[in-house]
Amino acid sequence: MVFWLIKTEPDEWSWNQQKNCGNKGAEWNGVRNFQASNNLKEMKLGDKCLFYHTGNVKSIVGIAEVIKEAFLDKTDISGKFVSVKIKALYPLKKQVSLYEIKKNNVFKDFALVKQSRLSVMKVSLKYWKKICKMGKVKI
DNA sequence: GCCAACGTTGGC
DNA sequence: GCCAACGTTGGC
Repeated sequence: MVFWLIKTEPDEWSWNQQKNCGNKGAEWNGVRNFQASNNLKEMKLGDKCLFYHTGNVKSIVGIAEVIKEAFLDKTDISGKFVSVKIKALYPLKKQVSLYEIKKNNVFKDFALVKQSRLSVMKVSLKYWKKICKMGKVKI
């Protein structure tokens, strides 16, 4: 099992919208960056994702699960990029903000900090555990 | 194949 | 609203 972090602008697609889709989930489309798209291609059924809100929120708000592996993104006319399907599992009891992550030196090599423009990234087990602890949820 | 110019993202 | 960082495009 691999852990991921996926970013979204809450005005465009929010945790609440994702949650409202329930177990049937929703397509994670619109990624137009090769590195991010390659990460989508690596996702396997059952992989877990940290759900991160950019914009005014800038916090990890919930945990989601991959329910369909990569397929061509219908919204991409060039046919170069892929989507996956994600369902919301549960919210963090306590949201983990970018500020808190940056404040903690443990996260100095976290892609969220080092590569702020990357929208889909791998999360090491060490960082995953730490964030779950900060978010007061069980793994 | 290099690189300048330009566009986009996202944090501040 | 600004700008740094980075990705993409297109001319050569």
